[in-house]
Amino acid sequence: MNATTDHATPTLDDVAREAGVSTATVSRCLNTSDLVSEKTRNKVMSAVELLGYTPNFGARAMAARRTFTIGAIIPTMESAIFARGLQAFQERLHEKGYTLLVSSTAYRPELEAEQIRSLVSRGADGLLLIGYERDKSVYDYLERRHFPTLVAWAFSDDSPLPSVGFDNRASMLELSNTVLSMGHREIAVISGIVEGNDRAAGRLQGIRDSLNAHGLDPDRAPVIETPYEIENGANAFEKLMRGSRRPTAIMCGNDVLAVGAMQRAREMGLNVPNDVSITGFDDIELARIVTPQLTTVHVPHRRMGRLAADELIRMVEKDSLGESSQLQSSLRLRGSLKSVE
Amino acid sequence: MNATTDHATPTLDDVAREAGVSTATVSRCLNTSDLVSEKTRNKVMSAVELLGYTPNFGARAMAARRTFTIGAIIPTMESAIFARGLQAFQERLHEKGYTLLVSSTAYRPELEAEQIRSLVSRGADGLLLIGYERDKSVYDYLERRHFPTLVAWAFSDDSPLPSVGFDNRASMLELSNTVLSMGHREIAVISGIVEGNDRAAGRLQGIRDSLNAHGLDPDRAPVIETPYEIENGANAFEKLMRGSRRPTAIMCGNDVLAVGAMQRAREMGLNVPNDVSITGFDDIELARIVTPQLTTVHVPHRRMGRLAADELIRMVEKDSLGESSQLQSSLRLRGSLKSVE
DNA sequence: TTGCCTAATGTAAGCGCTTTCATCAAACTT
DNA sequence: AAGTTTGATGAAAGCGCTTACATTAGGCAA
Repeated sequence: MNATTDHATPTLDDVAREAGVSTATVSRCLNTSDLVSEKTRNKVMSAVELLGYTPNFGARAMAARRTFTIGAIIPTMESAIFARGLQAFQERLHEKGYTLLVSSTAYRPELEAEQIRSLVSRGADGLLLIGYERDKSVYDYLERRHFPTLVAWAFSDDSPLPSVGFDNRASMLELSNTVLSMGHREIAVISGIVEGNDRAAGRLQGIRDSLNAHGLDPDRAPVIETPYEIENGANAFEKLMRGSRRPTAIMCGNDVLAVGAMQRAREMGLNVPNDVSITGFDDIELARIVTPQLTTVHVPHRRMGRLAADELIRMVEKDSLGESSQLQSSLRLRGSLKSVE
Repeated sequence: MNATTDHATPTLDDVAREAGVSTATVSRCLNTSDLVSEKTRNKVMSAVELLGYTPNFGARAMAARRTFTIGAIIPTMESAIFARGLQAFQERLHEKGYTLLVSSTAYRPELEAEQIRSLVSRGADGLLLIGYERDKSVYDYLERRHFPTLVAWAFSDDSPLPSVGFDNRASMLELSNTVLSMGHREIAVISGIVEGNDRAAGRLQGIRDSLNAHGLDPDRAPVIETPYEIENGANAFEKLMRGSRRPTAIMCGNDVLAVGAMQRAREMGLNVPNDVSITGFDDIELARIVTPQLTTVHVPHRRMGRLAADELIRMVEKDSLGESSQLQSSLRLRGSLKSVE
């Protein structure tokens, strides 16, 4: 049984034998091809072709101690929240010859450590994480290995890792100021789960700070914390609207919750924004699909993704510690928010 | 410099030394722990803990020739089309101790071959692909290695691989029959790109067959082929509505295109369904978020995902050829479609 | 007691690659 | 003509793991 009819996966050895050269030469052809004469290269390449050879990633990683793979761990793949930024991240990585491996914690922060280990063990050269709030043991693990890691979607001075992101608190504060300046006084909040999620916490704090600055008691505003899913936004909305003090504006921790709220409003026969104003955060595509369109905070996701890729690659290749950069968000005032009469 | 302060990643050897046993014993602890006495196991586990050891995936894959990893290649991660099914696929894999690696072709079928190679080289034990239309060379590559591969999201007798899916043509035909039975005669179609995409082709064919069966000339219905993105659906809608023969119903190849169409309708001041009916396909979450809600074809994505996982694992573990199964879709009649007066 | 079986562990051979170092021939120097 | 580069290739070590096989020490039957 010769190599061509053999069903086993062809190896470098098979190629070398077929081409009549050593494995070193084949390897050089595939990696640093300028070290090989053209004649030999052609021979080798035809052998590769003929056998349908594909290098074994594990073996390569082990020998080269490099994988040109970057890992990213995000809270969810289901909603579009991270899609745009991650897409840009991925594209930029690809341009620079890297592959992206993504995994999701499904908003269960306790799974993150496991996923980090998995990505590290798969040989990722660097890691992108979302937000900076996590167990110290995770930071220890990464630190011990000098593992190049970057935080995105958040920016804060107390992050133990370099970060590329924006100030969630300040962004939400700006939106909240606008809502208040339009005359709203009865504000309610549908927030994401704050525990283990610095972004959600920051956004909520932004609203509270804004209320405070306007001389309102932040504790008077009802807050419902709930996972980031449409259905949860809907339920929270209903609960808030059936409460004793009916809000004139409901500020949501992200667009997904806001869209859920709008959906339930429609089901309850309430008009947005005439009966109640609703705001979101993130400015995902959905925000312009719903009727009326959603007032929200726009975050330059694509730019963030690209910046993160550049910085992370720099950390990997230059063995540098990495630098943080802060991005600015901006308001998108649309139909779902209107002034109080 | 001892192992604990050393910055290098700890290896099996380090653990073995720390625990005072051989590497074989450590390996057995980590894999087939019942072969090791409890006393030894405890010693080893503390060493693992102490050193923060994580096995090297590549080395493990190479030695064991198994990775408990399944690869999936989907056309897009951005829209929600594959999210639900893939999520279910993933969950079931996880239950059975497998990890999912996903990559996307961004609807460029020519990238698929490369991604397959990448997943194979990363040691995937099996592969999930979407649809069966692809270059013969790809099938050859997989066949030569006896590589366990399953097709999903489509079902057809001419698939060279076992498949778990539904009949796109028949499903769309059913919807189209309904549209026609409601009196529509001027039908237009916004289809996905048919080339290299059997699902899109099947759906389009379903509409044509339905028109034919109703004694209408399928070539009279204007068809626009465009990539599956909201914006494209919007543009196609506008073009169709500005055409000479204005349609009373526009059938879209999927929900994303349909939502784009609805969005543009609103921008153009047209009322759906009074001025024009619109239908989709897939029944993604979005279909019930838009106003009015979208008439579409519901596909049991979650069940498909679970079935695919079960079958693929069977193929991997039993070295079996795999069996196909066909699922039934069903219509969801909602506000975006109404009868012609 | 002797012999055999079993359970627990160790030894060492790879798995498929990359890369250092050595080799060798051809092409220049002077 | 002899020595020196240079460019192309090969030999072989080793990356971190699993596992077949060898070894050892108890336990038990006879």
